[in-house]
Amino acid sequence: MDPHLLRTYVTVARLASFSEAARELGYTQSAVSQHIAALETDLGLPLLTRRPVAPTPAGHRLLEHAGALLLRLDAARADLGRFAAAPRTTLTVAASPLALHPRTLAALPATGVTLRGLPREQVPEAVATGEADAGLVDGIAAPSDPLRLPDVAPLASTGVAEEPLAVVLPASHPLAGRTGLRLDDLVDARWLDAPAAGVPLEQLRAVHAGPAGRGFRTALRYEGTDTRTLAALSAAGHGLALLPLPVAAGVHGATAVPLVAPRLVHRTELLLPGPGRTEPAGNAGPGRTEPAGNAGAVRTEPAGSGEPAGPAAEFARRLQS
Amino acid sequence: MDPHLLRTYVTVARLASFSEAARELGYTQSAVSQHIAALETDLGLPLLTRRPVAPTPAGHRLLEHAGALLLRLDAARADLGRFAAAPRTTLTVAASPLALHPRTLAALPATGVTLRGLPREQVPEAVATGEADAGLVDGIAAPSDPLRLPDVAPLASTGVAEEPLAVVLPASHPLAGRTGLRLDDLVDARWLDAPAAGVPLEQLRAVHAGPAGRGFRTALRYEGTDTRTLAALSAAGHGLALLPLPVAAGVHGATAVPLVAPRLVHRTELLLPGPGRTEPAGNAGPGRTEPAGNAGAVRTEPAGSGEPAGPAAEFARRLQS
DNA sequence: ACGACCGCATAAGCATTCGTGATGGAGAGT
DNA sequence: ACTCTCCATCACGAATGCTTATGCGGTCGT
Repeated sequence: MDPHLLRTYVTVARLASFSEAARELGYTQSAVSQHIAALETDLGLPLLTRRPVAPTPAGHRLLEHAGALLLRLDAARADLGRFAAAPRTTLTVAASPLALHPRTLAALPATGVTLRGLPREQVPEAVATGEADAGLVDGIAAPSDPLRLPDVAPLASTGVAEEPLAVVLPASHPLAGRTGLRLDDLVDARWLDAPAAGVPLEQLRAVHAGPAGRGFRTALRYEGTDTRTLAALSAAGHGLALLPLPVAAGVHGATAVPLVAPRLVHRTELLLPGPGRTEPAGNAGPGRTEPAGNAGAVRTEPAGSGEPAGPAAEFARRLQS
Repeated sequence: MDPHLLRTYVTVARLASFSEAARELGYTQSAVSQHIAALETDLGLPLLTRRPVAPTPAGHRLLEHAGALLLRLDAARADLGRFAAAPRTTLTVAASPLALHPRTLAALPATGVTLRGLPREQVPEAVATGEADAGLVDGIAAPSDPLRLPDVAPLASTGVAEEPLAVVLPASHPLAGRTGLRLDDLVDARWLDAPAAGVPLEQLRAVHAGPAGRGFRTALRYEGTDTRTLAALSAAGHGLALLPLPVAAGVHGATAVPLVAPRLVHRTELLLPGPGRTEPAGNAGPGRTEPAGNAGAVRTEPAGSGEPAGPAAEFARRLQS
């Protein structure tokens, strides 16, 4: 189970071709064939069907493991690299679409910033592998509850903001007049599935373990990241959408009704490479200012140096003040 | 970053000796020395101080990564091994101390069972690496909220039971007469730190992001797993303890007062090797019986075969019925 | 203070592994 | 039926990895 072998395996599986994979990896086709054979004899299982080249059931499982494994490996490399490398002068921030609200934008340095919009799941990866110096992720959680993030590597996470959630409805919708909505009332409704632009329905399903079986049927799937499009879709009756209240309130042609039960919030967290999941330096309440004085609970530094340095640390500090 | 090199690195770090590590690994001292040198030149960093042999700061970080990596590697091996191996006939269950209540015990098959008590963190590892066929973990969570478990490997988790929490107090304690306690009232109290026997205080601190700073000071640390000892300590005034209500109510010489705020429960989950975090087949309410019919939301099988087989699957089925 | 010892680093030699190039065989398309 | 594509296999050269042997720095004992 050499990482090398795993790397070629995932490549072969992705390209569904030995020779293509060989080209991409800079090997000969023969080497690739031997790699796969080595893996298969090592595990005692066929991993790929040839002609066509496709993973067997066992191969699929190996793909999951291999992906995570290689990711962690890259993360370790990047993490250790930070010890040797000169402190960065530019700042690359990876952010999921809804993690970019005024507060986070205001904390960005004026120059030398690269902002990279990524799907939600890829933000932790980007920070872990060093593609980004910091990350901003959003998601649903109970108030002052940290987000459930895949732990690809030890990352320090800090709560940045929490906002109420709101359901976006067509103005003509029977429930549009309400001042607050319960999720229970909406289980049977049609929802827009917009994993990138909106709030992920899977998270809703997970948090709201509905009575016996899954609700939240999806009507239309939108794969873009534009909130206005999402609102337009919702206004046109293609389904409901769930957005942070400040965002939902700003859309035209649709009504935003706050979600009052269950008590869930839209939460944004800052991710920094570093050891251990650090708890926020206080609750990240809606619009609440942190108690001054002890804002420095996030450990970002290679253990020993006193003050965190570099643009990423600076960004973190400004976000928390 | 060959896993081989990592393996020798962690061994050297653990034993604080090149030659000892060489002996344990079946290598010569020279080979070990070369392994470490290879790692250090590869990463461009010193990882160990010699004389005495101890990890550098960077080395410590590598240890964290390496541990997780090797664990995942073993987990992948074990997981893939399940495809080839003959279905098991015996059942090994890893369980944290408080995960063993009557309901789980009743679901165990009559014969061929090995029950292995482990500290909380090690249960997922044991299931992932195949040391155990199934796992039972407990912890604190919001009602019907899945536990936050380290994802060493894709494990399917199912809620098994949830019980209210109770604070164990000496009978003479001023608050002993109450019918319910709020956690806020107890932040400044002295607590027993009993990570194995009781409910872990770290989880409490994490869940209850207290106002500005950490409460829950620990008075005495108990490293055993016996609940009666814990109760005796609490009764003797060494500190408060938090236990599941059914357990807390059974102790002698102390009083158990239910925790009413925040709304937290003691939750037990079943862990099975398998893909993806599967949500429970319904809420695991206190004493609540599952709605019959669709109890099979846990996928445990190598994708394709119809019904899960083997003692572990049988155990899972009996737990959910 | 000196010497023996312990423990890690380095050097040279040898076996194994790994990747390349060439060749063989099985399907799919024309 | 032929050819083309694609993967498997074989044989060889290069490189890697482990071992034995030796060197060096520090520690402990007398």
